[in-house]
Amino acid sequence: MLEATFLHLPGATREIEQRLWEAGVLSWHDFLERYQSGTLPFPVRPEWFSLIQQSITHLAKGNVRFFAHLLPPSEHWRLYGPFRSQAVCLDIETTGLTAKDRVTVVGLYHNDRYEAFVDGINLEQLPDTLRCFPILITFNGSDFDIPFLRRVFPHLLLPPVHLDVQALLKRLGIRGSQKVIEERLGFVRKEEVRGMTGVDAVVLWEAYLRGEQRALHRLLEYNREDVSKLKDLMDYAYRELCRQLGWGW
DNA sequence: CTAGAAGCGGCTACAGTGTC
DNA sequence: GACACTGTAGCCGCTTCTAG
Repeated sequence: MLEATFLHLPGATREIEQRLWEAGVLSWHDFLERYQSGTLPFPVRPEWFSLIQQSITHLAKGNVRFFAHLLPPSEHWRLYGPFRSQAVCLDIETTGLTAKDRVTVVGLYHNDRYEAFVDGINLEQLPDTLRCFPILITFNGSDFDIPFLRRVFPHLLLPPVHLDVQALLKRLGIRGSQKVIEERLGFVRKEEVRGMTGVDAVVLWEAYLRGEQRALHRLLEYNREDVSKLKDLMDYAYRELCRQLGWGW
């Protein structure tokens, strides 16, 4: 329901948006009609009219970047609704937690497709692939995944929209690690990777370096599960945040 | 482990509005 | 035009918390 968003208009506050909704202005088309008939609940800046017209066009064209610049970052999650097909989930595995540790695997999940980037094989292709997506989804990524990737790729160009599912769930009062939250919400992991943790990922990587191909296979299975469940969590967070705004009309 | 981003509470500054 | 009031934005410092 991005079409019900007015927060991207310069000078618009949450209260203004709320008052528009309460007055029955529930979409951009409502806004244009009511503006022209002079029946908006309060006077608005004239430039809002043209910005709303542009919003309709850019939504139809799938132009995420237009909205990314106008919407406050805390409300970027609203872009997930209409633009989810342009979103990519990301999760990394490393050799540990400290600054001197290395990235071993980066998993991307996009439109039900999993793609892995492995150190020593194809990791260097990650930046070019990542550049294709305007929306990045992570779990605690701003704290962990992104700083790690920046150490490997100092000039990494990130998508204009970054949705941190951990922060979104926290807003909904749901806190904890990804696995704890998954369990709480009833998401079930595949049998073969159930119970595995990040520490196992480190051990598997070391086994792979010793020549065990099966260890890498298993590590990728684990990473795939992490990153695909991340998408499920994002779907959940989006639904609940919409519900919280009363977007069900 | 432990770095560091985000949330949060509390505070100030200020723009916008209303009143006289 | 001067002033007071209100709500918001911006900022600071503190706390919280997860990642392999």
